[in-house]
Amino acid sequence: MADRAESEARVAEETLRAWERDQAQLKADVIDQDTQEWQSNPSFAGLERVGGVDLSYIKGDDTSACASLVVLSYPDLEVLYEDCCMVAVNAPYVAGFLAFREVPFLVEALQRLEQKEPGLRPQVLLVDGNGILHHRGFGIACHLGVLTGLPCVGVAKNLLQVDGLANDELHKEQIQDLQAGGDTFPLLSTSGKILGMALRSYAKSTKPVYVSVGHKMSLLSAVQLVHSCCRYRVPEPIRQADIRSREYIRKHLEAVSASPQPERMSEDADSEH
DNA sequence: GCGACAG
DNA sequence: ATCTTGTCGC
Repeated sequence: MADRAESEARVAEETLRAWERDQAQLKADVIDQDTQEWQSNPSFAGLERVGGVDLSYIKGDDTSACASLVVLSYPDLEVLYEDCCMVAVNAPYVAGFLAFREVPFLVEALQRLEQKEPGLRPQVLLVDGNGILHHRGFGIACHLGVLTGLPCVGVAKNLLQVDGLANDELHKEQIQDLQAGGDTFPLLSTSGKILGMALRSYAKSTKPVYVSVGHKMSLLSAVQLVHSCCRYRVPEPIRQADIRSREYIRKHLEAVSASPQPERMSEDADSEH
C-alpha cells in the first residue's frame, strides 16, 4: 500500500529527472516571458478565448475521475466550448507530482478540441495548480504548457510551501494587508527569486489565490489576466471546468446506478466443479 | 509524536 | 480532491 505509493513516486521522480534533462533548454527559453501580441497591451486587446482545465474525483474511487476543458470568451467570460470525459487515473496523488497524474488527460482533451473545433483553440490556459512555484520549479502549468505549446498560468487555491514559502504568521499578516480586489504581494524564495504572487482575486473573499507563471507569459501578465477573469475567487475558466466536471460525475454516477447491473457469466454453476 | 500535504 | 445544509452576514 504505502510501498505502492512510494514506488510510483519513485517512477515519477525518475521520469521527471529525465524530462528535465530533455527540456532544460526549452524551459530557459520561454517559461516566464510574454510571447503573444495580446500580452503587450494593458487591456489584452486581441485576446478572445481563455481556456480552463480541471479534474474532479469520485470519493472512495481512486481510479475514476472526470477531466474537463472549457473555453470562455474574453472579456465576457461566456462558455464557448465544453468537454468532459471520464478517465482512469493511473498515478497516485503525490505533492510535487500532480502533473504526472493529471496532465495526460488534459492533453487528450486539447487534442479533441483541436480535432473538433480548431477555431475555438484557447489562446491561454488557466490551470488548477502551480507553475514555477514548485519544488523543482516546474509545476503542472509549466508541464502542460510545454506539452501543448500554449501559454499557461498556474492558479492554486492553497499555498505550496516550498523554498522558504510558508503559511506562517508573516504570510497571514501579508494576506490581511490585501485590502482591495486586485491587491497582491510577491512570493519570494529563500534566494529572493519571485516564484509567484498572492492575489486577492475577489473583493468579498479574504483568501487569496496563488498565481505563478506556467509558460510563455510573464508574472505581471499572468496576475492581470487572472484578475480580469474573476467573477468570484476562482477565475471563471477554472471555476466552470470544476463545476462542469463535478456535474458530469454526478450524472455519471446516476446513470451507473440506474442501469442494469453488469451481467455475470454463469459462474455459479461453474464454481460447483 | 507532530507537522506538512498544489489536486 | 472528497465528506456536506443551513446559515450568518454584507
